[in-house]
Amino acid sequence: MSLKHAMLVSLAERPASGYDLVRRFDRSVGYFWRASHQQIYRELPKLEAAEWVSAEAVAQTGKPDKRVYAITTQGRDALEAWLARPVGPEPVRESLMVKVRGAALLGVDSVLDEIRRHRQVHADKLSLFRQIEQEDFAQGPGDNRKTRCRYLALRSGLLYHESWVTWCDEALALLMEA
Amino acid sequence: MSLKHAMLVSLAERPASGYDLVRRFDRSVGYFWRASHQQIYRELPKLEAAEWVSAEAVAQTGKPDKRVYAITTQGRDALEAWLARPVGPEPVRESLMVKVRGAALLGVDSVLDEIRRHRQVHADKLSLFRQIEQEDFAQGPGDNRKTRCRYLALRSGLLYHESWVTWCDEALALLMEA
DNA sequence: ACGTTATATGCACCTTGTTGCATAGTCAAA
DNA sequence: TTTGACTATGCAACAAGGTGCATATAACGT
Repeated sequence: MSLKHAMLVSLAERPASGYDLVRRFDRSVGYFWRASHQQIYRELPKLEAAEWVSAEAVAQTGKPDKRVYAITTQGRDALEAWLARPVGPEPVRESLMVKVRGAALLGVDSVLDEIRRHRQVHADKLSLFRQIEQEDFAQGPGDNRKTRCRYLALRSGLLYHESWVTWCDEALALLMEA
Repeated sequence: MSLKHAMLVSLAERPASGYDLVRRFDRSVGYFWRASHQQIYRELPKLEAAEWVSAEAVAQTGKPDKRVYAITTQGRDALEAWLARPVGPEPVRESLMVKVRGAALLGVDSVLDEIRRHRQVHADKLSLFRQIEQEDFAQGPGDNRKTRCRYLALRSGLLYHESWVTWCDEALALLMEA
């Protein structure tokens, strides 16, 4: 459901080719919605068929031609309707916790490395987000809607990865002690 | 990938019918892996075909008959292999953040209710988890592997929902101020 | 001339998850 | 006596996501 709308949001910010979208989903948008290039290219014709976006072929010199997509009025309406439509939190699915529960039965050793790996990934994200915070929000959340929303998205990432790093540290301390 | 293994973990704790598993996934296991009864009943024959579990028909008085599944030695091996196999963190997919990003463009009003709803859900989970903490871990994490692993799973839920409640409060404060 | 990187776009197949529907027995309450 | 709740098990259709593979242009270095 949300991939279409995540793409709409990105295209509402500004038009983009499929390739541009892929790169946005590897960076900014990707901080809260992951998508592969295969997924994105597959959704684009559907968005076009629904007339939520319009496409225009653009010839380039020195690069292959591309198709640039822009959100339509209908797309903007669909997006606004979706914003108002209640959707619960994403269902929880944490394979690491399944492993911890398995470790309770079968032994802890193999899971320790896994926890260390996870800690690394989350700590990396965290320092990236902290850096963005320094660069873009040294003066706090700002005073207009747009920057505040950006700030809140960043805060969410910070809180998320912080709590994971905290958990990993607690887990390693507690499981290695024994 | 993980549904099979989550079911294996649950069956390794003790044998269960499909119905039992469904209830576990609505309670304990479900705190970190969601699955519908349709999914579970669909996986069971696959687990059986892989000989990771064995099934036994059990007649009951006063209730319909049931099939009770138990993990096999091969199942236990497969579970152990999976525990050691590195798997990255789950890809991030937060539709609420997509909405916040949309709200930056189209207006904040419809998203406020959504944030309140999310806060409610997370706060409810949080108080449930705190209650479990009071009941089962008033004396801390305990001193054996099994209780510590249970404790860590609980801690993960606590940290997760705490950070969401924190975020929702920040977001509501910041978006209503304007 | 030859491989590498970046740009740009996709298809096919498979697994996983969701939605809606279906069946059937038992028990207790209305 | 019917209605609803609980136990118990599934199927079909579809949507979403993952994996692997494929293609083409053009710049840049070696």
